[in-house]
Amino acid sequence: MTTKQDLTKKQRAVYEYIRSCIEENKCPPTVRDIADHFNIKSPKGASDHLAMLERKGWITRTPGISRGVHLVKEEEEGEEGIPILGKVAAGHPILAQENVMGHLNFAQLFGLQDRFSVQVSGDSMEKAGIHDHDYVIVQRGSDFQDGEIVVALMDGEATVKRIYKENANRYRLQPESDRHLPQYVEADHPDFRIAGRVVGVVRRY
Amino acid sequence: MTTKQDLTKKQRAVYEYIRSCIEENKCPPTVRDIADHFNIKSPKGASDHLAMLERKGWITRTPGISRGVHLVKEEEEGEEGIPILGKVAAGHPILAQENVMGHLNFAQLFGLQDRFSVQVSGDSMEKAGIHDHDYVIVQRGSDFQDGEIVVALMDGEATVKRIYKENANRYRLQPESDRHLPQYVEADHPDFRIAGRVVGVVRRY
DNA sequence: CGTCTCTCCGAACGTTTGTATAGTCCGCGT
DNA sequence: ACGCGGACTATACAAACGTTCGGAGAGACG
Repeated sequence: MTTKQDLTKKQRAVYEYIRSCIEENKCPPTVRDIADHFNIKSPKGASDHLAMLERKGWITRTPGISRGVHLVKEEEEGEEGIPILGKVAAGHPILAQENVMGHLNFAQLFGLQDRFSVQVSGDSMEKAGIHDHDYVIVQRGSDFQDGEIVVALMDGEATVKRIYKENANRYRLQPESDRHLPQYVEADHPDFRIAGRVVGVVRRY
Repeated sequence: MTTKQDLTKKQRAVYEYIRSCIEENKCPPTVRDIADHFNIKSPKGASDHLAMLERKGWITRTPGISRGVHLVKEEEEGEEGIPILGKVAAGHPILAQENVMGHLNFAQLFGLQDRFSVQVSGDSMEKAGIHDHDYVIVQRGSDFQDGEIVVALMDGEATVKRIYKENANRYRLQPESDRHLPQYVEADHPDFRIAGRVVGVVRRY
């Protein structure tokens, strides 16, 4: 726990209302929304409650901005993902909660729109840190930068390779391994297609 | 899939920006926030994009109220995680939904109990596919199998290394890189401790 | 009793914000 | 050459919204 002070019943109700609004609408309520919900006739009434909640350390507000209410979140480990602990300086602080730098979370890390993943088989990309059985996260789409790692479809098979444009209509698919050779492919090859760019890797031991 | 029409590059960027705002601030941006972010001088420019996104079925708006933007969510990907597409046999089935073999999900993949993560700095484990800036997922605890990768605390510094028991009270911390040498440490060294076993790796490009 | 705190009213003020009108520029297809 | 849709500017207005000022009743506490 942190420095949060106790709330009155009404204040707790207001806090819960704000929380439910964020959950439902993904957006905090306005001062007047709160007033309406509790049959408070003046926005000041609701504003007073917000001032209290802020003073007691339950929310933060951004003055002058609509819906500028943020909940001060407490450690809800299950929902958030895996805590990221920072570099440690001395003693055993790696176990301390205060050292949390953020949380690992799929949605936050990779986004979820238009992404998919493929399990890699083979070690042709091992020097790039992509090993057998790893999962790669792929951004669907056919555009890429020279030298990026992509998932390419060739003759019905999917491969993960680094891609380079050799010239106007010729690509080089470059493995990252001593045991594999680059492949070359014409851009207009009928059975060739870029499925997407690799934006992440996930491995479980 | 629903009735969503294709977006232009700019529209997609605007949509992504809105998504990132909601993720960060738990609150959609205002029209002017969008305009500012894309260096659009008039709120109308941003508003036009929103109108497009709404017409094409990607967002909904509540007229007249601030930040009245809602993303139209598709198939609850947030809950499930990122779909894993399998090996493909022919044609272009990698884009087909039927090929989904499962879903990548932190909770499912790593569990969440007693796990934390550390961002790796340095390349001492590059041959094990753990690169600079990667996140390693760590199972808290001091027991390990010989040859496993662990996070060790020494003199207040955390390092990721492969660990071997040399003899009764002596460990070898083995890097996986040509540019690093193994370290040896006494088991009863006062400033030495095993923070946990590495059970996973996550990387974002 | 006086003095707190909590809860709220009423009215007003100034900013933030969504929306509208009118027009420009550019690339694309016919 | 023409029209069309996408992207944008400039200006303006009205609604939404946060905030402030001044006050008031009810309950708690010494």
